[in-house]
Amino acid sequence: MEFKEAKNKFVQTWGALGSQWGINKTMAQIHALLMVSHEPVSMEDIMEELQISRGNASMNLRALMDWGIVYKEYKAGERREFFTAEKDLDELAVKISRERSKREIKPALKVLKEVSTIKSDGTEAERHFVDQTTKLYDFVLKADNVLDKITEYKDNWLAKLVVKIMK
Amino acid sequence: MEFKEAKNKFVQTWGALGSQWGINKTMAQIHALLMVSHEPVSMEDIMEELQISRGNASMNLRALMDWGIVYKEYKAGERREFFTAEKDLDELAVKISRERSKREIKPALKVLKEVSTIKSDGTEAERHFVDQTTKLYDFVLKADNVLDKITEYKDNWLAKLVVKIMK
DNA sequence: ACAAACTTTCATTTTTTTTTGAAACTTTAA
DNA sequence: TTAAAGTTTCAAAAAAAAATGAAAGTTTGT
Repeated sequence: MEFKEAKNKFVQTWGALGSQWGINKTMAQIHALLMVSHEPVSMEDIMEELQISRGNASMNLRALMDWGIVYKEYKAGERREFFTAEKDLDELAVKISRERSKREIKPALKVLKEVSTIKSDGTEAERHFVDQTTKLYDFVLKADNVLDKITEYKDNWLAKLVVKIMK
Repeated sequence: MEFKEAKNKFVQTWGALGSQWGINKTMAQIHALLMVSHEPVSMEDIMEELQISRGNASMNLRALMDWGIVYKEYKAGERREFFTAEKDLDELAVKISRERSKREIKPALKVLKEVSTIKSDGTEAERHFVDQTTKLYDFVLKADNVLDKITEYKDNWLAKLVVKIMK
Protein backbone atom coordinates (compact mmCIF):
# COMPACT_ATOMS: atom_id res chain seq x y z
CA MET A 1 0.00 0.00 0.00
CA GLU A 2 1.12 3.51 -0.83
CA PHE A 3 1.67 6.03 1.95
CA LYS A 4 -1.00 8.36 0.57
CA GLU A 5 -3.46 5.51 0.25
CA ALA A 6 -2.72 4.32 3.78
CA LYS A 7 -3.12 7.79 5.21
CA ASN A 8 -6.43 8.24 3.46
CA LYS A 9 -7.66 4.86 4.64
CA PHE A 10 -6.71 5.71 8.20
CA VAL A 11 -8.51 9.06 8.06
CA GLN A 12 -11.67 7.47 6.62
CA THR A 13 -11.66 4.67 9.17
CA TRP A 14 -11.16 7.01 12.10
CA GLY A 15 -13.98 9.16 10.75
CA ALA A 16 -16.32 6.19 10.54
CA LEU A 17 -15.39 5.05 14.03
CA GLY A 18 -16.13 8.54 15.30
CA SER A 19 -19.60 8.49 13.76
CA GLN A 20 -20.38 5.19 15.44
CA TRP A 21 -19.48 6.71 18.78
CA GLY A 22 -21.41 9.95 18.38
CA ILE A 23 -18.58 12.18 17.16
CA ASN A 24 -19.15 13.89 13.88
CA LYS A 25 -17.29 12.44 10.96
CA THR A 26 -15.39 15.54 9.92
CA MET A 27 -14.28 16.24 13.47
CA ALA A 28 -12.87 12.71 13.74
CA GLN A 29 -11.23 13.00 10.32
CA ILE A 30 -9.50 16.26 11.15
CA HIS A 31 -8.29 14.69 14.35
CA ALA A 32 -7.01 11.64 12.48
CA LEU A 33 -5.19 13.80 9.97
CA LEU A 34 -3.47 15.84 12.67
CA MET A 35 -2.58 12.72 14.66
CA VAL A 36 -0.52 11.26 11.85
CA SER A 37 1.00 14.53 10.62
CA HIS A 38 4.55 15.01 11.73
CA GLU A 39 4.26 18.77 11.68
CA PRO A 40 1.57 21.38 12.31
CA VAL A 41 -1.03 21.71 9.55
CA SER A 42 -2.74 24.90 8.34
CA MET A 43 -6.48 25.26 7.93
CA GLU A 44 -5.90 25.64 4.20
CA ASP A 45 -4.23 22.24 4.04
CA ILE A 46 -6.91 20.55 6.13
CA MET A 47 -9.61 21.93 3.81
CA GLU A 48 -7.67 20.76 0.80
CA GLU A 49 -6.88 17.28 2.10
CA LEU A 50 -10.37 16.51 3.39
CA GLN A 51 -12.20 18.47 0.70
CA ILE A 52 -14.26 20.46 3.15
CA SER A 53 -15.31 24.09 3.39
CA ARG A 54 -13.61 26.75 5.46
CA GLY A 55 -16.59 27.04 7.80
CA ASN A 56 -16.68 23.34 8.45
CA ALA A 57 -12.95 23.23 9.14
CA SER A 58 -13.13 26.21 11.44
CA MET A 59 -16.05 24.90 13.49
CA ASN A 60 -14.64 21.44 13.94
CA LEU A 61 -11.19 22.70 14.84
CA ARG A 62 -12.82 24.85 17.48
CA ALA A 63 -14.69 21.81 18.79
CA LEU A 64 -11.49 19.75 18.91
CA MET A 65 -9.75 22.52 20.82
CA ASP A 66 -12.69 22.69 23.25
CA TRP A 67 -12.14 19.00 23.87
CA GLY A 68 -8.51 19.83 24.59
CA ILE A 69 -7.12 17.37 22.07
CA VAL A 70 -6.01 19.78 19.34
CA TYR A 71 -3.78 22.81 19.80
CA LYS A 72 -3.18 25.99 17.85
CA GLU A 73 0.40 26.73 16.99
CA TYR A 74 2.00 29.83 15.68
CA LYS A 75 5.01 29.61 13.41
CA ALA A 76 7.57 32.39 13.58
CA GLY A 77 7.18 34.77 10.70
CA GLU A 78 3.90 33.18 9.57
CA ARG A 79 0.62 34.96 9.68
CA ARG A 80 -1.61 31.93 9.60
CA GLU A 81 -2.40 29.50 12.36
CA PHE A 82 -1.33 25.89 12.41
CA PHE A 83 -2.83 22.98 14.27
CA THR A 84 -1.49 19.88 15.99
CA ALA A 85 -3.18 17.02 17.78
CA GLU A 86 -2.36 15.58 21.16
CA LYS A 87 -0.23 12.63 20.14
CA ASP A 88 0.21 10.89 23.46
CA LEU A 89 -2.50 8.24 23.47
CA ASP A 90 -2.77 7.90 27.25
CA GLU A 91 -3.30 11.61 27.49
CA LEU A 92 -5.76 11.58 24.58
CA ALA A 93 -7.87 8.87 26.18
CA VAL A 94 -7.83 10.69 29.52
CA LYS A 95 -9.06 13.89 27.92
CA ILE A 96 -11.81 12.19 25.97
CA SER A 97 -12.94 10.30 29.08
CA ARG A 98 -13.03 13.44 31.18
CA GLU A 99 -14.98 15.41 28.59
CA ARG A 100 -17.55 12.71 28.00
CA SER A 101 -17.97 12.21 31.70
CA LYS A 102 -18.50 15.91 32.25
CA ARG A 103 -20.81 16.48 29.28
CA GLU A 104 -22.83 13.29 29.20
CA ILE A 105 -22.41 10.99 32.18
CA LYS A 106 -22.67 13.55 34.97
CA PRO A 107 -25.89 15.12 33.63
CA ALA A 108 -27.39 11.66 33.15
CA LEU A 109 -26.48 10.77 36.73
CA LYS A 110 -28.28 13.85 37.95
CA VAL A 111 -31.47 12.76 36.21
CA LEU A 112 -31.08 9.18 37.43
CA LYS A 113 -30.86 10.42 40.97
CA GLU A 114 -33.94 12.58 40.53
CA VAL A 115 -36.14 9.88 39.06
CA SER A 116 -34.94 7.19 41.45
CA THR A 117 -35.98 9.19 44.46
CA ILE A 118 -39.67 9.70 43.72
CA LYS A 119 -41.84 8.57 46.57
CA SER A 120 -43.23 5.25 45.53
CA ASP A 121 -46.85 4.63 46.43
CA GLY A 122 -46.05 0.96 46.59
CA THR A 123 -47.60 -0.48 43.45
CA GLU A 124 -45.45 -3.17 41.95
CA ALA A 125 -44.74 -1.02 38.89
CA GLU A 126 -43.47 1.86 40.99
CA ARG A 127 -41.41 -0.30 43.29
CA HIS A 128 -39.73 -1.87 40.29
CA PHE A 129 -39.05 1.50 38.71
CA VAL A 130 -37.41 2.88 41.82
CA ASP A 131 -35.44 -0.29 42.35
CA GLN A 132 -34.14 -0.45 38.79
CA THR A 133 -33.25 3.24 38.45
CA THR A 134 -31.49 3.12 41.82
CA LYS A 135 -29.40 0.19 40.65
CA LEU A 136 -28.65 2.01 37.43
CA TYR A 137 -27.59 5.11 39.32
CA ASP A 138 -25.25 3.08 41.52
CA PHE A 139 -23.81 1.26 38.53
CA VAL A 140 -23.17 4.34 36.42
CA LEU A 141 -21.71 6.22 39.36
CA LYS A 142 -19.37 3.36 40.16
CA ALA A 143 -18.29 3.03 36.51
CA ASP A 144 -17.70 6.77 36.27
CA ASN A 145 -15.58 6.68 39.42
CA VAL A 146 -13.55 3.73 38.19
CA LEU A 147 -12.79 5.56 34.95
CA ASP A 148 -11.75 8.58 36.94
CA LYS A 149 -9.49 6.52 39.17
CA ILE A 150 -7.89 4.66 36.30
CA THR A 151 -7.06 7.75 34.31
CA GLU A 152 -5.65 9.39 37.41
CA TYR A 153 -2.50 7.34 37.05
CA LYS A 154 -2.06 9.52 34.01
CA ASP A 155 1.29 8.28 32.88
CA ASN A 156 0.87 4.94 31.19
CA TRP A 157 -2.43 4.22 32.88
CA LEU A 158 -3.45 1.55 30.42
CA ALA A 159 -0.27 -0.48 30.90
CA LYS A 160 -0.63 -0.12 34.67
CA LEU A 161 -4.20 -1.30 34.49
CA VAL A 162 -3.15 -4.37 32.55
CA VAL A 163 -0.69 -5.25 35.30
CA LYS A 164 -3.31 -4.71 38.01
CA ILE A 165 -6.04 -6.83 36.56
CA MET A 166 -3.82 -9.66 35.40
CA LYS A 167 -2.43 -10.54 38.79
CA MET B 1 -42.34 14.06 40.92
CA GLU B 2 -45.07 11.77 39.67
CA PHE B 3 -44.28 8.20 38.67
CA LYS B 4 -45.42 8.78 35.11
CA GLU B 5 -43.38 11.96 34.86
CA ALA B 6 -40.32 10.25 36.27
CA LYS B 7 -40.68 7.32 33.92
CA ASN B 8 -40.99 9.64 30.95
CA LYS B 9 -37.99 11.66 32.04
CA PHE B 10 -35.93 8.52 32.37
CA VAL B 11 -36.93 7.29 28.91
CA GLN B 12 -36.11 10.66 27.32
CA THR B 13 -32.77 10.91 29.08
CA TRP B 14 -31.75 7.39 28.15
CA GLY B 15 -32.74 8.15 24.57
CA ALA B 16 -30.61 11.30 24.49
CA LEU B 17 -27.67 9.46 26.02
CA GLY B 18 -28.02 6.80 23.36
CA SER B 19 -27.88 9.40 20.59
CA GLN B 20 -24.71 10.86 22.02
CA TRP B 21 -23.10 7.43 21.91
CA GLY B 22 -24.19 6.48 18.41
CA ILE B 23 -27.30 4.47 19.27
CA ASN B 24 -30.49 5.62 17.68
CA LYS B 25 -32.84 7.47 19.96
CA THR B 26 -35.85 5.20 19.60
CA MET B 27 -33.78 2.09 20.16
CA ALA B 28 -32.45 3.53 23.40
CA GLN B 29 -35.93 4.67 24.44
CA ILE B 30 -37.47 1.26 23.88
CA HIS B 31 -34.66 -0.25 25.90
CA ALA B 32 -35.20 2.25 28.69
CA LEU B 33 -38.91 1.53 28.75
CA LEU B 34 -38.40 -2.21 28.98
CA MET B 35 -35.70 -1.83 31.64
CA VAL B 36 -38.05 -0.16 34.07
CA SER B 37 -41.13 -2.21 33.27
CA HIS B 38 -41.86 -4.83 35.84
CA GLU B 39 -43.55 -7.11 33.34
CA PRO B 40 -43.23 -7.90 29.63
CA VAL B 41 -44.59 -5.24 27.28
CA SER B 42 -46.37 -5.76 23.96
CA MET B 43 -45.43 -3.97 20.76
CA GLU B 44 -48.79 -2.24 20.87
CA ASP B 45 -47.97 -0.75 24.26
CA ILE B 46 -44.50 0.33 23.21
CA MET B 47 -45.95 2.13 20.17
CA GLU B 48 -48.53 3.80 22.35
CA GLU B 49 -46.17 4.87 25.10
CA LEU B 50 -43.42 6.22 22.81
CA GLN B 51 -45.78 7.44 20.10
CA ILE B 52 -43.97 5.64 17.32
CA SER B 53 -45.07 3.63 14.30
CA ARG B 54 -45.34 -0.12 14.10
CA GLY B 55 -42.48 -0.35 11.61
CA ASN B 56 -40.19 1.68 13.80
CA ALA B 57 -41.03 -0.39 16.87
CA SER B 58 -40.52 -3.63 14.99
CA MET B 59 -37.15 -2.68 13.51
CA ASN B 60 -35.71 -1.36 16.74
CA LEU B 61 -36.92 -4.34 18.75
CA ARG B 62 -35.20 -6.58 16.22
CA ALA B 63 -32.00 -4.53 16.61
CA LEU B 64 -32.18 -4.77 20.41
CA MET B 65 -32.63 -8.53 20.17
CA ASP B 66 -29.65 -8.73 17.81
CA TRP B 67 -27.62 -7.01 20.49
CA GLY B 68 -28.85 -9.66 22.88
CA ILE B 69 -30.24 -7.20 25.41
CA VAL B 70 -33.96 -7.61 24.77
CA TYR B 71 -35.87 -10.87 24.72
CA LYS B 72 -39.15 -12.03 23.23
CA GLU B 73 -41.57 -13.64 25.60
CA TYR B 74 -44.69 -15.60 24.98
CA LYS B 75 -47.55 -15.50 27.42
CA ALA B 76 -49.70 -18.58 27.77
CA GLY B 77 -52.94 -18.18 25.88
CA GLU B 78 -51.82 -14.93 24.23
CA ARG B 79 -51.27 -14.62 20.55
CA ARG B 80 -49.10 -11.54 20.68
CA GLU B 81 -45.46 -11.32 21.56
CA PHE B 82 -44.14 -9.53 24.59
CA PHE B 83 -40.72 -8.07 25.21
CA THR B 84 -38.43 -7.76 28.21
CA ALA B 85 -35.00 -6.23 28.65
CA GLU B 86 -31.96 -7.74 30.26
CA LYS B 87 -32.21 -6.23 33.72
CA ASP B 88 -28.92 -7.33 35.21
CA LEU B 89 -26.62 -4.37 34.65
CA ASP B 90 -23.36 -6.31 34.75
CA GLU B 91 -24.71 -8.59 32.09
CA LEU B 92 -26.05 -5.66 30.08
CA ALA B 93 -22.68 -3.91 30.06
CA VAL B 94 -20.90 -7.12 29.11
CA LYS B 95 -23.20 -7.65 26.15
CA ILE B 96 -22.88 -4.07 24.93
CA SER B 97 -19.08 -4.23 25.26
CA ARG B 98 -18.87 -7.47 23.35
CA GLU B 99 -21.08 -6.26 20.54
CA ARG B 100 -19.29 -2.96 20.12
CA SER B 101 -15.94 -4.69 20.19
CA LYS B 102 -17.04 -7.16 17.55
CA ARG B 103 -18.77 -4.64 15.29
CA GLU B 104 -16.57 -1.60 15.61
CA ILE B 105 -13.26 -2.12 17.41
CA LYS B 106 -12.15 -5.33 15.74
CA PRO B 107 -12.69 -4.03 12.17
CA ALA B 108 -10.88 -0.78 13.09
CA LEU B 109 -7.97 -2.82 14.46
CA LYS B 110 -7.73 -4.70 11.21
CA VAL B 111 -7.38 -1.44 9.27
CA LEU B 112 -4.88 -0.06 11.79
CA LYS B 113 -2.72 -3.12 11.32
CA GLU B 114 -2.88 -2.77 7.55
CA VAL B 115 -1.95 0.88 7.40
CA SER B 116 0.74 0.61 10.06
CA THR B 117 2.63 -2.02 8.10
CA ILE B 118 3.21 -0.17 4.84
CA LYS B 119 6.85 -0.13 3.89
CA SER B 120 8.12 3.27 4.80
CA ASP B 121 10.53 4.82 2.32
CA GLY B 122 12.04 6.72 5.19
CA THR B 123 10.82 10.28 4.73
CA GLU B 124 10.04 11.90 8.03
CA ALA B 125 6.33 12.04 7.20
CA GLU B 126 6.16 8.33 6.52
CA ARG B 127 8.18 7.34 9.53
CA HIS B 128 5.91 9.38 11.74
CA PHE B 129 2.80 7.87 10.18
CA VAL B 130 4.00 4.31 10.74
CA ASP B 131 5.13 5.10 14.25
CA GLN B 132 1.87 6.75 15.25
CA THR B 133 -0.46 4.17 13.72
CA THR B 134 1.60 1.37 15.28
CA LYS B 135 1.23 2.98 18.68
CA LEU B 136 -2.47 3.41 18.08
CA TYR B 137 -2.83 -0.21 17.09
CA ASP B 138 -1.05 -1.36 20.24
CA PHE B 139 -3.12 0.94 22.40
CA VAL B 140 -6.49 -0.05 20.98
CA LEU B 141 -5.59 -3.72 21.07
CA LYS B 142 -4.55 -3.48 24.70
CA ALA B 143 -7.70 -1.56 25.64
CA ASP B 144 -9.88 -4.09 23.84
CA ASN B 145 -8.16 -6.94 25.67
CA VAL B 146 -8.56 -5.24 29.02
CA LEU B 147 -12.27 -4.81 28.41
CA ASP B 148 -12.51 -8.45 27.47
CA LYS B 149 -10.66 -9.54 30.58
CA ILE B 150 -12.68 -7.34 32.89
CA THR B 151 -16.03 -8.51 31.62
CA GLU B 152 -14.88 -12.11 31.81
CA TYR B 153 -15.44 -12.05 35.56
CA LYS B 154 -19.05 -11.78 34.49
CA ASP B 155 -20.65 -11.90 37.89
CA ASN B 156 -20.27 -8.52 39.52
CA TRP B 157 -17.31 -7.54 37.40
CA LEU B 158 -17.62 -3.85 38.14
CA ALA B 159 -17.51 -4.35 41.90
CA LYS B 160 -14.55 -6.70 41.53
CA LEU B 161 -12.76 -4.14 39.39
CA VAL B 162 -13.29 -1.50 42.05
CA VAL B 163 -11.63 -3.77 44.61
CA LYS B 164 -8.71 -4.51 42.28
CA ILE B 165 -7.83 -0.99 41.36
CA MET B 166 -8.29 0.48 44.82
CA LYS B 167 -5.72 -1.63 46.57
C1' DA C 1 -57.60 -24.72 3.98
C1' DC C 2 -59.00 -20.40 5.47
C1' DA C 3 -59.07 -16.14 7.65
C1' DA C 4 -58.08 -13.54 11.66
C1' DA C 5 -54.43 -11.72 14.38
C1' DC C 6 -50.36 -10.34 14.39
C1' DT C 7 -45.29 -9.05 12.58
C1' DT C 8 -41.89 -7.67 9.16
C1' DT C 9 -40.19 -5.25 5.26
C1' DC C 10 -38.94 -1.48 2.57
C1' DA C 11 -39.89 2.55 -0.68
C1' DT C 12 -41.11 7.01 0.50
C1' DT C 13 -41.35 10.95 3.65
C1' DT C 14 -39.84 13.44 7.56
C1' DT C 15 -36.58 14.90 10.79
C1' DT C 16 -32.13 15.72 12.31
C1' DT C 17 -27.51 16.61 11.59
C1' DT C 18 -23.90 18.34 9.02
C1' DT C 19 -21.94 21.31 5.57
C1' DT C 20 -21.57 25.30 2.85
C1' DG C 21 -20.32 29.93 1.69
C1' DA C 22 -20.65 34.62 2.01
C1' DA C 23 -20.68 38.42 5.23
C1' DA C 24 -18.78 40.06 9.47
C1' DC C 25 -15.07 40.22 12.19
C1' DT C 26 -10.01 40.35 13.72
C1' DT C 27 -5.23 40.96 13.35
C1' DT C 28 -1.04 42.59 11.41
C1' DA C 29 2.10 45.20 8.62
C1' DA C 30 3.05 49.13 6.04
C1' DT D 1 -5.58 54.12 9.30
C1' DT D 2 -5.99 51.25 5.85
C1' DA D 3 -5.99 47.20 3.34
C1' DA D 4 -4.53 42.62 3.03
C1' DA D 5 -4.56 38.18 5.09
C1' DG D 6 -6.59 35.58 7.70
C1' DT D 7 -10.68 33.50 10.93
C1' DT D 8 -15.38 33.03 12.68
C1' DT D 9 -20.29 32.98 12.45
C1' DC D 10 -24.69 31.60 11.08
C1' DA D 11 -28.70 31.33 7.86
C1' DA D 12 -29.65 28.42 4.22
C1' DA D 13 -28.77 24.10 1.59
C1' DA D 14 -27.48 19.44 1.39
C1' DA D 15 -26.81 15.04 3.15
C1' DA D 16 -27.61 11.46 6.25
C1' DA D 17 -30.36 9.08 9.41
C1' DA D 18 -34.62 7.74 11.21
C1' DA D 19 -39.62 7.12 10.93
C1' DT D 20 -43.81 6.09 8.57
C1' DG D 21 -47.36 3.14 6.83
C1' DA D 22 -49.19 0.10 3.70
C1' DA D 23 -48.37 -4.19 1.50
C1' DA D 24 -46.41 -8.66 2.08
C1' DG D 25 -45.53 -12.22 5.09
C1' DT D 26 -46.32 -15.44 9.01
C1' DT D 27 -48.63 -17.99 12.51
C1' DT D 28 -52.46 -20.06 14.82
C1' DG D 29 -57.07 -21.62 15.81
C1' DT D 30 -61.07 -23.58 13.82
